[in-house]
Parts: sequence; C-alpha cells; structure tokens
Amino acid sequence: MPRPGRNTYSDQKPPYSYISLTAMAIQSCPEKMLPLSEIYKFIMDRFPYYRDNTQRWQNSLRHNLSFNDCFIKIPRRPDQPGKGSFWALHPSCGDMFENGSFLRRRKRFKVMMIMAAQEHLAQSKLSDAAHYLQQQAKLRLSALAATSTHLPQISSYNLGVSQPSTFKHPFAIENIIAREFKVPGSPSMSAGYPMHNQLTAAWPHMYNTMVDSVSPISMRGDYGAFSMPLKSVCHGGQTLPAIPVPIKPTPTLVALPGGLTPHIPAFLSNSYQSLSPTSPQTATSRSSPSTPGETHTNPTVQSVVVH
DNA sequence: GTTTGTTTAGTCTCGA
DNA sequence: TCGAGACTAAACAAAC
Repeated sequence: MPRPGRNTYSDQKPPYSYISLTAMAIQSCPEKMLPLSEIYKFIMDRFPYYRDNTQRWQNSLRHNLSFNDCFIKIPRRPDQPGKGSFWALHPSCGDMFENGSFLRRRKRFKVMMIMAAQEHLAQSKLSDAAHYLQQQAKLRLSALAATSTHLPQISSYNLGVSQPSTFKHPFAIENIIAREFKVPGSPSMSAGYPMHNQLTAAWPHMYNTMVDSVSPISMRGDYGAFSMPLKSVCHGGQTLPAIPVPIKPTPTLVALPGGLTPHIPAFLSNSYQSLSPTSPQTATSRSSPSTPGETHTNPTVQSVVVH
C-alpha cells in the first residue's frame, strides 16, 4: 500500500479512500467541520487528480458522507444562510484506519444500536428488550464517566480557541499528510473529537434533545427541530461516551415499555442556549420551524457504534 | 437551475 | 472462495 507522499500526488490518484480524504478535509479545519463545498475545495486544492471528473468523484464523496456513519451532519443555523449542512467526523471513528491503510478500513464504522435493539425486540419479549437497553445504557454511561477524562480534546467550535491536546486523531491531517503538508490556517490543530463539554457548548440543542431522548420513551411523538438520535458509542469493544449525532432523524425507534431513565451526566444537561458549531452566538436550528428553546424530543434510543 | 443529500444497485478489490 | 469495504453510476427529493 503506497504511503502518503510528501507532496501532492500530481495527477495520480492519491492512495486515500474518499472517506479518508473527507476526513482529512474536516480535520484540517479548526472547527472540525466543513460544508460540502469546502470539502470539495480542500480535496481539489491538494490533489490535482480530483480537479477532473468532478461530477464523478463528488457524487461518490456525497454518497460516502451519507452512507458512512463516521460522518455526521450538522445543520446550519438560520442566520447562516447557505446551501447544505456542515459535516464532521463521528467522535468514535478514530481508528478506522488503524492498519495504516488509508484506502481500506479495518471495518466499516457503523451505528448499530437501533438495529440491535430492534433485532432484540424481534427475538424476545418487550420487557426483555427494555432490560437489554437499560443494561446497555448503564454500561455506556458508566464507561462514559470512567473514560471522559482521558478522551481527546479538540478545538472549540468556532470559539477561536484551540484547546491543548496530546491526542492526534488518526484522521488529523497532520497524522495523515501533515508530515507532508503544512496546513494553512490550522496552526494548532489539535485533532478531532468533539468532546462533551465542547459539544455541549457548541450544540446545546443536541444535548438538550439528547437528555430528552433518554427520558421515558413514551416521548412526545413529534420530530421537532433538533430531532436527532442519541448515539452512544461503543468503540472496539470499549465503551465510549455518547455523542448525539444528527444524522438521520429517522422515526425508527424502540419504545421502552418500562421507560428508560438512566442517569444523565451533568454535562449533558446544558441549557438550551448560545453557541452553534460555527458561531458563538445564539443557536437555533434552520431545520426547526419552531420556537427556539422549545424542547423537542427525538423518540430514538441510544445506539451503539461498533467496529 | 444548481447544489446538496439520500438511496439503490452493480462492480471491483482486498483480506481472511 | 467468500464476505466486506470501496468505488461508481444513477435516480430522486429538497433546499437554495
């Protein structure tokens, strides 16, 4: 497998999959999130190969963004007009390329909790499923408490502050190609996992929703503004903290007959206010036709990411 | 009309 | 050989 070169790959196809290219682009940005057009731009800037046949590879890239759970979509705020959403990396996609190949991952990064829960539901009584989910929630939440202090930090979302970190995201461009490139505009790229405190600041609405989402799943039936599944992440057999990711507000849900009310860490229960991923201002959602501050719930269950 | 996002389907490649 | 991941093409809908 060719190693990343020192310079651009001229007209040769770079030895990176679209996933790694996209991840590079996202990682190269201090905010760790980019709109599609910027991802295109990043790739074309660095890899001349992709200046041709743009239709083809851009379609593939979009397909990858949608198809792969390792990418999460972040809606624009209403006061940030523009097309499309921002794209970021799922916090647990870190070691997909652990084997050193940026063309082929060890295993596809996938969010499976809902499927698992549904399968479980299909195979057992509802009460069993509720118990199962409750156990999962406990496991993740306890692991969350245990691991959160060891997890990597990233730059705040557009807070203008790069937080110090020793962790290097495998997708960080400095880890992939920064050996070869100087990344303009990211002097202190400190690699990329959105952590809870930062996410809470950046996406309070998500966390708010998330808190709601784990409340008794009788739920309010609508899919409001920030309806997005709460995705806990379980990584390589290891349980990691949950990050809410607004991928697909699918109505797929698994209602817990007994009501699932795990203990929610304090950092998840931020009030609904301020910051958005891209601006230190009031967060509202473009996707929400409703009043900011209004709590919407997403009747989804926690999910598990498996590798 | 263009861009963005989702989905489906088929093919190719690689690793076990 | 087979399964899984990657790539490509295409259709379609929604947002801008």
